[in-house]
Amino acid sequence: MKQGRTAPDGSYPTRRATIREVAETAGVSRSTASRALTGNGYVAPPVRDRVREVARGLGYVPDATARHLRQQASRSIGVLVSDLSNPFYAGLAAGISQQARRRQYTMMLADDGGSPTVEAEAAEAFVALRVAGVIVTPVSAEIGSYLARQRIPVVEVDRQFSAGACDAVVVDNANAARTVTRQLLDLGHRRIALVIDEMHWTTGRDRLAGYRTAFADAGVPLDESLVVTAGWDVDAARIEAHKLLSRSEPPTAVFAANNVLAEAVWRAAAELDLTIPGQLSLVSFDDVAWMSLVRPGVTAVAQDPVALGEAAISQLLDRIQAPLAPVRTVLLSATVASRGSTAPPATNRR
Amino acid sequence: MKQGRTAPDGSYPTRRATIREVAETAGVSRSTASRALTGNGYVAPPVRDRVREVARGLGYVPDATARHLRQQASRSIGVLVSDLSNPFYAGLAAGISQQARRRQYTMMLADDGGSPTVEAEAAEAFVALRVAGVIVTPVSAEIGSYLARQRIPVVEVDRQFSAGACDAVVVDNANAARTVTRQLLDLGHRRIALVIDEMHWTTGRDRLAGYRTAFADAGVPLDESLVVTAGWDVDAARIEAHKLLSRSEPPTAVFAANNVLAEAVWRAAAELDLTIPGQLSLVSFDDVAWMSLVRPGVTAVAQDPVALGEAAISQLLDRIQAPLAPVRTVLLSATVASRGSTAPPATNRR
DNA sequence: CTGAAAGCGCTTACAG
DNA sequence: CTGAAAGCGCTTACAG
Repeated sequence: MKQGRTAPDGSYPTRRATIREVAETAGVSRSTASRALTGNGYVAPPVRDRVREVARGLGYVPDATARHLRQQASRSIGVLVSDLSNPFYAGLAAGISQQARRRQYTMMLADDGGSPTVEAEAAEAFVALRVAGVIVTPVSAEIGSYLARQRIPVVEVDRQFSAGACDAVVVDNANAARTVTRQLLDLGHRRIALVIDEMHWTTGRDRLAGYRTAFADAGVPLDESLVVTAGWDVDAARIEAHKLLSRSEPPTAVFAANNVLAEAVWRAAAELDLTIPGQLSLVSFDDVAWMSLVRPGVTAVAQDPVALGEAAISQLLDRIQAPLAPVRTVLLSATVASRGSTAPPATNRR
Repeated sequence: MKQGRTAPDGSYPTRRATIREVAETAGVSRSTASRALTGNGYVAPPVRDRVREVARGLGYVPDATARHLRQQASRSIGVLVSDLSNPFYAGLAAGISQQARRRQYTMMLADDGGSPTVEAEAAEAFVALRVAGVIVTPVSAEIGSYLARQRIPVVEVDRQFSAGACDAVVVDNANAARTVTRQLLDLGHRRIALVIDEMHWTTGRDRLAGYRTAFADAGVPLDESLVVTAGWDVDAARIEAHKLLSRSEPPTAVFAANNVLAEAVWRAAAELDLTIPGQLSLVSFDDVAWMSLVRPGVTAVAQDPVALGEAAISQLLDRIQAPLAPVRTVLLSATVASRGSTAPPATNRR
């Protein structure tokens, strides 16, 4: 933070200093001032020091937009997530933000609330701002191809809509889902419900696939009625979960495909006075703070959104460096945080 | 999202279209193209339509940085918060982001992790980008004066460091703290600890003041050893809380000054097998998701960070419109979400 | 070692 | 009704 000018009467200057003002005050040309300030090109050391001194005295901060316009290269990246209020996306943004700062990039952030229309608008805003690249948790396939067409590097994170066409950083959803489902099967559960939001995106598709694979591996037939689509919203999902748990033949365990759905199931179980894990076992995909605060703790696939964000920005900056390098999909494995929310099914207990 | 050009071989153009290209393709001057596209100034309707058609066909997206450079006005705002991983700040960012989009502003977001150095760097980055204004949860008094000196409108949110010198949107911390403390006193508690992170910022200062006022109002003497400074980090705070609750003369109730501290106290109580509210009553300042998920739910002052963010951006845009209007501090009141974590102290029970 | 000139992509008085 | 010119704040070959 540089010192600004203060007039003798204590008032502030009306306009921000420009390089022209710095140059005039230092008695050099704008070219020389620019070279002195950026460090590009030669300037006699005493002149350089004088120019820098003057700039500091004037509180001069170079106009990054003008610089970028001239250089045709920006130091901003665009980040587009689905819901900042969800700790998963917030963590992702936190990881990206931290790395961006470390690498001297600035972050434009937008939240599309899951809407493809808003996503498209945000993408256009990023193009207008000529960001160096975009990181997105996509809600449509269009955003990837649109940005590619506009020659803006993109990395899809969490979900992948343009596999092979653009870089991506995703979690190994299938394996993680399979692992936790198997743990439930191993405990003796047979009626394991999958509560999910949608099954077309890679996250939903792969979590569903992992769940199915675990059943297949164990040679256990799967009751398709136990795969329930519960929507996006906690309240709507809570109602669906309530119905599910009130069935005449209810599941003995639930695998919630994300943290919002896990919350919905948790609330529905409380409404029905179902004890966990006594009457119901619960596992979640995506480990968020409350899961280790409640009793019993909720066993969950821990994705580390911060690491996901960091990997995404690394990937993006690599892509900016090497636009023609082969497209890459980075697969991050996830761990399972085992807590107290699972136990053998009640019917198996003596 | 506009259609881009696709060459006959399916490849994309190498460079992004500029207004010059649009103008040439449409057979008009750049001035006319600009007028047609922006809607400023007159253009014969058929010409206007043709230009717009051409622009769409070329996938033309005007360069916002060039436009802003020319107009000396930007449509971006800078937002600087302390910790995106904390749901309070994430909610704040979500509220701001949503309103920004609605008003056709774009948001630059940075996270200073509570460091004044990082805060200063971020402020300078915002100045470099010539944002139209900044919203900040300040960690020092310098950021407000620095940005003011740079002629950039600022609104402080949540905390206030430059009262009177710049706009602010804050919660009525003193009243809310007083209310919850009084509730505890009314239940019969006398040994009510305040677990707090710091007491110099307005948030800490006013929450402490409200707590003291409630004691004074009730004519109950305050044991100063019950005001404990527990630091920023959940783990460090958990250790402090553990010590507090293990004292020979422990408190019968704890007022945690924010959500992180409430989490620390909650964990410490669990470690010590203290039942809530049987052996310990707990109230929190700042209501976050887990507090309604645990059993019993945690009684908390609910701040509505999204509303706080929305108020902040309103205030900022007003300020941008009227730079010389009197400085304003908006005080938002908070409600108390009463849940099951409080009860009369054990010693009062029969 | 330094400065004049050109130009990044826009918009906007101004002249006709 | 439209276009030529200037200029926003920078940087960078290039000439000297």
